[in-house]
Amino acid sequence: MRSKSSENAKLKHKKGLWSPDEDQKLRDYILNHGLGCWSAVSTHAGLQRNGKSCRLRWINYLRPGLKRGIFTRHEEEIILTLHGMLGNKWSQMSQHLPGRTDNEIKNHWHSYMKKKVENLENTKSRAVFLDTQKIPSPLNYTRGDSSLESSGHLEGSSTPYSEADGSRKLPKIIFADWLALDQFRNFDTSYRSLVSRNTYRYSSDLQKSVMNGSGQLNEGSSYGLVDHQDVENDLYDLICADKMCQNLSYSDVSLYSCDDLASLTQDFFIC
DNA sequence: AAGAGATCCAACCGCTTCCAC
DNA sequence: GGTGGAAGCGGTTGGATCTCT
Repeated sequence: MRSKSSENAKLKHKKGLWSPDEDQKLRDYILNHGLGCWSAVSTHAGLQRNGKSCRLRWINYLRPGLKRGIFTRHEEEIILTLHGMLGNKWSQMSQHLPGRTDNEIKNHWHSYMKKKVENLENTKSRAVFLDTQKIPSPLNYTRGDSSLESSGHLEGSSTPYSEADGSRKLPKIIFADWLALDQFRNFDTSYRSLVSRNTYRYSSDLQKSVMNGSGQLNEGSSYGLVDHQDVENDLYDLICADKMCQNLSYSDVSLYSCDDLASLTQDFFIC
């Protein structure tokens, strides 16, 4: 015997674009009765759509508070950052972008931002994005540098540098991923403590080691050398991710020279 | 002006997860 | 624990629109 639900599935549901009349029916029903079982909504609202289609239409188009129109630069920055951290987790991203749906973010990424990012990578013009020419090196930063502080680059006061006590306070961890590609390529990868960001992220041992302030990885630690190709692929996103995770500005993460790094390695990790 | 190709975006599809029974 | 239905999610599609030649 065929179940009722399978019989329902047999019913011809309308597909394709929604008409204004259908929109009105769905909107009116939900505003009057609230959200419930979507298959019931489609029936009770007098729509020949399946519940799934109704849900999608409501979430992506009819729901109050949706923001339509072009994405702002700020929104794109957030998407870049979140994509670096989360990957293609569109629904999670949408939680950080009020008024934007996961579908909208996904579409925008695929139709616009993905290409933009790829072009930047291909033309090796990420310096444009990082805008290194205009931003003073953090190594030269001193408190009260209004050009940096007012620009928001040091927002969150987690800047790794302070000369308030007369000595530089350097970051405990300097991820190799922060290096510009050219810097990375020239960097001496023979350092034993060169590990990838993901390795750090998922290695509790390594994290403990850092927290304990031991300063160097144990001799013979094998946390995995950074893969050049990985870094090449992920650099852009990782920098964005770090901006959010560490409250670091692009300037903070992009201006370490090889010489700087060489001098830092005695006291700090290069991860 | 018209046709071809590119782009955009709403909607669909299939899979996974959650939850009630 | 197994099952089935609903919801959620991400990938993909297809048609409308735009741009280029």
